[in-house]
Amino acid sequence: MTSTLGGRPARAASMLDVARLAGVSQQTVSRVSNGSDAVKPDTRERVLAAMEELGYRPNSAARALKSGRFLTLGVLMHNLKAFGSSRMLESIDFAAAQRGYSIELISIKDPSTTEITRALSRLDHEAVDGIVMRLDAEHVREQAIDFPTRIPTVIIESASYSDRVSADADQRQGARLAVEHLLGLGHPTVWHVAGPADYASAAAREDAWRAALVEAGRPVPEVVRGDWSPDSGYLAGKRLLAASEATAVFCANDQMALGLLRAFHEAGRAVPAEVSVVGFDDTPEAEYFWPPLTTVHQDFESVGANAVALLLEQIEAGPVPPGVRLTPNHLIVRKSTDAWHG
Amino acid sequence: MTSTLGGRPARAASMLDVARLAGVSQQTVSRVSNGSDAVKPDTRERVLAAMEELGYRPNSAARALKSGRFLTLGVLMHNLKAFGSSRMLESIDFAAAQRGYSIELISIKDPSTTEITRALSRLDHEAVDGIVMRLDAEHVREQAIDFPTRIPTVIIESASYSDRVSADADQRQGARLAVEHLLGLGHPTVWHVAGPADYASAAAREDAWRAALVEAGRPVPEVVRGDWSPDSGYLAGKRLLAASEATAVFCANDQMALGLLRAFHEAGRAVPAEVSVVGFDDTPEAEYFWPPLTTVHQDFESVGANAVALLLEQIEAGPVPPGVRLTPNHLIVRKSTDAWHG
DNA sequence: GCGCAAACTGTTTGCGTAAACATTCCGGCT
DNA sequence: AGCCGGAATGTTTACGCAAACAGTTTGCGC
Repeated sequence: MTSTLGGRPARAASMLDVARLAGVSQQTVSRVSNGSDAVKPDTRERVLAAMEELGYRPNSAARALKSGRFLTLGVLMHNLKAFGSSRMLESIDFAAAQRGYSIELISIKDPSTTEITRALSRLDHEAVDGIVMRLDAEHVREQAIDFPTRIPTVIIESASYSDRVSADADQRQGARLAVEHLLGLGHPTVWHVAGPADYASAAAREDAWRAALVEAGRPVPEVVRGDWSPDSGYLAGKRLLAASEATAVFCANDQMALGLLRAFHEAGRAVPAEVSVVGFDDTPEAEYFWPPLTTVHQDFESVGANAVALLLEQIEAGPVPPGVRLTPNHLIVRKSTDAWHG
Repeated sequence: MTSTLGGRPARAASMLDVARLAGVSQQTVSRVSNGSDAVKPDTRERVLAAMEELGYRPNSAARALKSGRFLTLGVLMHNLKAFGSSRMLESIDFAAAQRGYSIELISIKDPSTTEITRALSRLDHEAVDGIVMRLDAEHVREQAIDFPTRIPTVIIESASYSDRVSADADQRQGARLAVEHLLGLGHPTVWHVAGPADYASAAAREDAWRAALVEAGRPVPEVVRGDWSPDSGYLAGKRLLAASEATAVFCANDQMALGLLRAFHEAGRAVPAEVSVVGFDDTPEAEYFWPPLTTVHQDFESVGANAVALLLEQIEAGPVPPGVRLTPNHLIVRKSTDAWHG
């Protein structure tokens, strides 16, 4: 009766429809659909043909209901348009797809505890097998987050949550790379344009910067704080110009470095002849800044892949000991840094 | 027997568990859960208390199986790390969340027809009520895409697919804005650094650029083609320098403008004194380029919101006439353009 | 040819939910 | 009191799939 011709069928074909057309039982269709069990080749052929004809697609809701598995990973992120986030998201999606998992995305505007709890609870009754959350804002940690208990979770953030499973780029090592590069160039010390105080990654970079200076026995200049934006970098640049003694600046991200460069240009302070500048992230634009920016490259792909690997291990094999899986960064030397002969 | 104390329960509580605890039927729990039907206030109280105690979360797989609705939108994108994509994704996610929908993300590396068809078929049997796809690469259109038939779909792309429902920023109007701005400044004509030929948005911008020049009776210089990357902009800049007659350049995106600016810097060609440059996109960095970039701002938020609105209308109300919902762009004048006195 | 594994296929059941239908309860009316 | 009607709640059923189990066929050795 209801053939395919003359428009789309009202409802999608189910296994039963396929079974009837192929002259087998619904269960046999299920077996063919899942590839696994032994089905006689010509039966399989008939079933596949029937599937083809009816345009059969397995109903994932039913499958999930039966099996309790969704083959979906929840991803919780804030500030998606930031370079790091989208890069990370892409790599998470790719890693998940390779293992047959889909991504359910929840992005939050403002990383407050209530927002996050709301999002987590939403993911909790959404259909996901595990959650990757990238949380960076520190004030979140002051109050307890209501982590899901039934669903494995991986956090992308290294500084805190040491009692949980997490993955991140090695912020401290990266910052150290920057400082040591500048010190190695002969600069007496290194100024720092930090990210917002309530960001864990910003705090880690700042901390490592300070530690590296102290270790080398250098004076530690006062931190200039930004908010990741080019604008705040611009302001920081102006303040540094006023102080007028900086010969080397390490910016906590490339965008702030960009703003800083603009401030220096406007003031006629030559980079790198008079001041060296190092960024953090290695955005695609950094190479084309003026001058091309020396910066710390973060391997977001690897971090995302690690996070997914840790999550899938929990989902498919069971609990994993808490701890952080760190990905090392490396320094990309371009034209914004030069030797200093005090 | 199995109380909450002493660790998490093995399985999540179902409506039946709640019903037993509250001393009502499963159906009554369902009624409370869906808010709708009339339930006596104190019964409702008891049920809510039981839900609370058991940490009950509705099982979305079961709900979807029963209702045939998933409250999930599939989003298909390529090149997630591009500025426009992530911005769009964020706005789509936000618009969807406002209406109670979740986002299932599928990103593809290389927008070939087979890749896209694969992704679509995946979404087709994934649990989604509708699909938003952002497809830009033109070669995709040469072969037919196997669009889902059972699931409403909205395309973010304006130039093609006029027989489908789509939303986009008005590429042509945006390009026109750029050209007319430069012509208004007294430039005899405007050079163009175009995006890759197989991108619909690039083609539209190029087309509108040409049309605007022709309309104004100006000579149409040869197009310099890039691939969106800063690197290609840099190369384009070098080629333009060799030709050595350009006084005004319209770049098809900000990244290429960035590369172009670097090429001009290196050659000592002053911007905007000797050459004016206009970009497209208005990335957050553009304001801090050197000089700050005059550019066409794209309202990605609005495009994403439109796409979701069109999709939800189809899902909840039924078919929508094909056509494109365009969002106008506007010009942000900064320091990279100046009057020309030939 | 018989019997017995092994290979294949069919039947039953239940996952958690919500629509449809059935039942009970209760106050107000004659 | 008896009855009616609507509100409140309970019971049955089916959504599509896959596990568990049961049944049937096939091939092979004797």
